[in-house]
Amino acid sequence: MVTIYDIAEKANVSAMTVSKVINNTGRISEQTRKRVKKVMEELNYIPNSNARSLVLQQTQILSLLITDITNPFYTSLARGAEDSAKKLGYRLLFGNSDEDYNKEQDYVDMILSTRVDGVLFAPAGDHSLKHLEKLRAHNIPFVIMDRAVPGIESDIVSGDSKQGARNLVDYLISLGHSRIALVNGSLDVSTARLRYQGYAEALQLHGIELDDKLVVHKSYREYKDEDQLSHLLEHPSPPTAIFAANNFLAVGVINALRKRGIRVPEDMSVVCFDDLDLSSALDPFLTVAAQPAYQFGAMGIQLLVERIQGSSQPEARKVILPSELIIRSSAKTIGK
Amino acid sequence: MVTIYDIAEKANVSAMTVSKVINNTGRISEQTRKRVKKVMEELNYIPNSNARSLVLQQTQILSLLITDITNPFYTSLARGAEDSAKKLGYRLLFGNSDEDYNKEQDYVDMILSTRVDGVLFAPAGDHSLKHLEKLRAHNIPFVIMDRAVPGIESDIVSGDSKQGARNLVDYLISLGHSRIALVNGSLDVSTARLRYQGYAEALQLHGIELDDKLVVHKSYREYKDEDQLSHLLEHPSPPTAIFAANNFLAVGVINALRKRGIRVPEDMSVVCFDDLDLSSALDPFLTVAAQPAYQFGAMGIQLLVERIQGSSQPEARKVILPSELIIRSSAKTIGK
DNA sequence: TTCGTTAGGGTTATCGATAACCCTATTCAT
DNA sequence: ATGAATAGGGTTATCGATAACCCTAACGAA
Repeated sequence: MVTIYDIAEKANVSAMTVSKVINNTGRISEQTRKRVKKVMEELNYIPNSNARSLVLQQTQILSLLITDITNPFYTSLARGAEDSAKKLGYRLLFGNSDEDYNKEQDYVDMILSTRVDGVLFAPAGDHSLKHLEKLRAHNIPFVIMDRAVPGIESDIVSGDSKQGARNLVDYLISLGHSRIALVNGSLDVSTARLRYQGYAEALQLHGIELDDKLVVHKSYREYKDEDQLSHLLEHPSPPTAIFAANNFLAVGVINALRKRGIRVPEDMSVVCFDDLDLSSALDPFLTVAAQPAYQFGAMGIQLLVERIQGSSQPEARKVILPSELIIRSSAKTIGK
Repeated sequence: MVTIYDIAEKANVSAMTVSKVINNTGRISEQTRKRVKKVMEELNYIPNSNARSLVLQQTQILSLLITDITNPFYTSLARGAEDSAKKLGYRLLFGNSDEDYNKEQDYVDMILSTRVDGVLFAPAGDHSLKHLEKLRAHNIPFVIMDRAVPGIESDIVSGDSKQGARNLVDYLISLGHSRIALVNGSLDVSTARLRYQGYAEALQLHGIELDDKLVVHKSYREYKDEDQLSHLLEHPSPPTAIFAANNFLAVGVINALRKRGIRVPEDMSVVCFDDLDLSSALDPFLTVAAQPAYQFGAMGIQLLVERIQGSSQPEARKVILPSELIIRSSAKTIGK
């Protein structure tokens, strides 16, 4: 590999002069500057950012840790993050925790040893706390995405899960439904708790009693579990509508329903959080509370970089991006 | 940040001893080993991989460069790559070229300056040649994914575009279609050329003459362009079926058709390359030639690491993963 | 003429970790 | 008892780049 010393030798200057040319610092005559630059091109010089990071104590690398790259929500988020990072001159080191605390742990260690300048962190859930604390202990700035983690104060970009849930349930109620089931993510994820709250509030406000037997809290990814569904369907007074807490769960629920010969929306209305992108483009079927995922990522990186460069207030900033209720055809007026 | 010198001081040994403990090299008594490890934990030591990379001349980082992270094909590929990389002890630096040669260029420079150990490269197209040559000039091992680039010999993992295309068109012909349009990607992408060839061969083998007016070569991402479609539809003898060269194009085509009141599959059959994952799970509608995207990524990383570690043959290896024809309901017998 | 400035560039130490080699007590065999 | 071998660990140079400081010739002002 070509180093500044090779350049220096061939250009008949010292390595320091080369460094000064590269960084446009110090006093260098136009003549030597040109000579050095020419040699750099001739030798195809590429700076070694490891060496650079070592002395500068910064890497120009940010880490993006998400929980599921196959979920369109995180895909779009990643896209936003990447565009934004590139614009600001950072590279993105990418990790996928798979909603698994152990994997998340591994990535945090990787991140620390890489000495990234900051982390955009979508936590797997409440137990991510110790990972965030570890980052903080090592003074790595981070911004939390999507899910709040109790016990940690930090910049965060999230959606409005409670309001989004309320909108969806309100909508179902407006269609005449009162037996509304909730297929939720795990309760140690903040968004799941909030979606549950929104669900509960909407029911209460309309004087509908919450029936615990119509609520299942599981994982955002275990969308195949038909056992949970049986539970709901075998209820003496079964639901007429199901609120799935995310897109995966909705797809799982709908598939499971269809396997049983239950039609959506004729026999059962289904709504959910998060859109399906391509899927919805092809077949505008699911009624959803869509979140601006790309914005999440773009905004997250922006906050992060501001934090890194110290240009932001010391206090934690909370950005809440509203979701949009998109009414399509997976829910319909009851009985019709 | 804690360094091995801090550890050394507190444990009353030299830095070298600490390094030996970390790497399990040299001769260290069990006693000091334990003492050092204890201090490491107490101080929360995390090795600085920049420093490490500098002397070892390797980073344990691989780069994955894809062209479109919002496309489920690349999402799954990335997933496979990531799982595989993690298993083999590598981190993944992630880039999204957006099918844009300039962005790709930028990423190549980033990659070089990061001194990654290898690159998994999904080229934007034939003009990626110079980027690959640059990598080669700098001695960075790489494996090409999905699209071959004429002029460069390297390990490659790709699908069987020609055969997949033939299968799809054969299928359409078996349904009685003979006016079959092709909405293709750009011809400077190898897969687009091969899909075109497969299409042409299938027609020829069945004695159907190829009508150039039924073929459009554009971009794999410009799925909104309805102008191309008008062209096809205004043909004096319009097509009864459309073969879209990838999933995005298929979605675009179907939407455009629907806007014109043309029903799929009643009035027009549509098939395509690549599946839609979630979408297909929700609504098994599109008939596709599905590629094992996860395998692409996993296999790619495996070849790459073998190459890096020098455990593979010197000659370039070509892995071709077959696609699977999944018949659903977006195509039907003509006239019925 | 003489001294202070400044342009232009070089020296040296440093970032954190590791390779290659060196050093000194033991320990063991003879 | 004595030399060789070995266990256990330390020294020094190095990876590539940069910060902080130093040096010298040329020029201008007084």
